[in-house]
Amino acid sequence: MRTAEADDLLARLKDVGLRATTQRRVIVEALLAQGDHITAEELTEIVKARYPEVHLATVYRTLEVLESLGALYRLSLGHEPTQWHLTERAHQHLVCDVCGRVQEVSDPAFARLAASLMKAHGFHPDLRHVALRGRCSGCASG
Amino acid sequence: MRTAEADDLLARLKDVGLRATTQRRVIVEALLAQGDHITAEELTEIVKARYPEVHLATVYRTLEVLESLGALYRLSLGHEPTQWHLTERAHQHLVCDVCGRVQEVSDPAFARLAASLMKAHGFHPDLRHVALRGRCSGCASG
DNA sequence: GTAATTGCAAAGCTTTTGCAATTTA
DNA sequence: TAAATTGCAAAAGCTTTGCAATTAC
Repeated sequence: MRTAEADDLLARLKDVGLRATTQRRVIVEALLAQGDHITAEELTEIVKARYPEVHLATVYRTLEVLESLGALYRLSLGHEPTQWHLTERAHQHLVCDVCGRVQEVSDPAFARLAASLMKAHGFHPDLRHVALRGRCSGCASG
Repeated sequence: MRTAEADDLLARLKDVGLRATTQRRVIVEALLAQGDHITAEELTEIVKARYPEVHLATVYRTLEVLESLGALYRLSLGHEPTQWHLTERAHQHLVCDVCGRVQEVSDPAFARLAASLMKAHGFHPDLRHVALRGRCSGCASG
């Protein structure tokens, strides 16, 4: 299950002085192989198939590290345990109605919105086409 | 701090066979008086100023009841305790790129998105003007 | 009067953390 | 070899729940 994506993520770990351990590789590969979202416990179960000694705490710590890298984000709605998602790289646009400034952002919040809409309404938004109107930081405070 | 909004919420409780207790009134009024979001613990502190004996567990139960009414929704990102928000009644539009159907929805997920964007980018989206493109439930499954 | 609700205390669950042993670079 | 990481166990923190007493309708 070794992939270029997994190698890339592990390389990014090394870039910031962290280490590419066997556990982290297995966890990363499981994350990439898995679909849309997963909990720490589910991920641990999957990882244990290949690396039985891995501990839930290690999974939590690895998820945290990957989050700090921006590779993952967490989503916890309601009562259930936190769901972890791979950060998508799609871009969205924030258009200021006052000054006209257009901000290009890539924010996990949009993926969260998409997930909610799919669940609640069965609607699959196309996040490549999102442009929100509003007021930018400068114009909102003035 | 009695307001028409508070009366309305308590009336909605009664409509479903629940009771309008003093505790619930005080909690609801504190929620409405307060700004954007609040945690159960913060809310309890505020409520205690008027009703010292109120218990955190009662606040949690009341929040849950109001959530079931759709008056509130919870947002828990990251490590902090859950933030509770009043559900906004703004409408958004979901436009199907395949069949052209337009769905009008009022979904707390949009308010969550707005909160995230404000925090991350200082951008204040105007949720009255949101229209998302994508595929509706029928066209997405086909 | 009956059913819902409350306060309290205790339990539940997810997530985090201290530490000694191990492993990576 | 020095610093990072792991497994384990224990703790932490938020939230929920059982129960007897109280309160709303």
